[in-house]
Amino acid sequence: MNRGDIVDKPCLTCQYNMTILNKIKNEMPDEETINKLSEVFKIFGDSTRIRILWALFDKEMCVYDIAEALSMTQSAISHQLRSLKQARLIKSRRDGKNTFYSLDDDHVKRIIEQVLIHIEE
Amino acid sequence: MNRGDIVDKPCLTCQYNMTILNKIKNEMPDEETINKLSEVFKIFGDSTRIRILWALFDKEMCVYDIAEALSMTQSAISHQLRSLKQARLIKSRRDGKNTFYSLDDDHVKRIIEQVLIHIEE
DNA sequence: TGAGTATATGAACATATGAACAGGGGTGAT
DNA sequence: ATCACCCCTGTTCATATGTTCATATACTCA
Repeated sequence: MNRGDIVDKPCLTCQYNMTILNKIKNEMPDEETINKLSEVFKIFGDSTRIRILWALFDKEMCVYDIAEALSMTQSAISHQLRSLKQARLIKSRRDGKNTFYSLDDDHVKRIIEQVLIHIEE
Repeated sequence: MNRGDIVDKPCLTCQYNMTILNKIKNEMPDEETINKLSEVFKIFGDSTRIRILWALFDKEMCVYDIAEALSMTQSAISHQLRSLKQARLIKSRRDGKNTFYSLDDDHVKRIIEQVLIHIEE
């Protein structure tokens, strides 16, 4: 890369050149990973789901009780639990009539806490 | 709480009672905090914005170059930058004709990395 | 001041999302 | 076997969100 190589500099006044831009392109995670990332964040991006996850911070709960704790219908909760489970943020365990849900792992709690710290600054 | 106190147990087969459910309700962050949390996650929940943030992991960049690095139009990038800035995930600095964007703080990088770890398991 | 460059904004459109309702399946108790 | 209960699925509808195109604003330099 030579100095003054204008052709390779898309932005005439910025300090970066095509080589650096290509480096960014190449080091970026592949499309699938990026999509997975954004999908997970999307699932977090709903106040009902955040509240459900929060309710599960300490212990597993059944659908009915989550609905009760959040003052919402069982149907609405069930839908959200499905999303959360598909995104593998929670796991479920059947016990007779009831299905108990709990956080999939500690990351989930940590991620929410990180963002909480961020917004509190 | 006495044994067999059915009235206080919304879900007849679960182990929780009204007292515990109310505890969850009361210890839950207030509505405003929950909303802020979900709003921030929503902003993360888009593949273009993730890619923009990723591009900014190491250094600030101007709009034009981000657009170039991501092979997208300047307009699309500008819109997303606005969202990201409103959510305070990035900050901007004007220098002559150019506006340079960079991550607002280290949390942003850490949050994305946490989720990346989660999905890679 | 006027031309050229960099970024921001607005409107229109397509798509995604959440809530509520209706109905069904599975489980346990009688 | 039937019933009550818990949960899930599919649908509809209203709303929110992302993208694109056209245009506006801001800045620099000649």
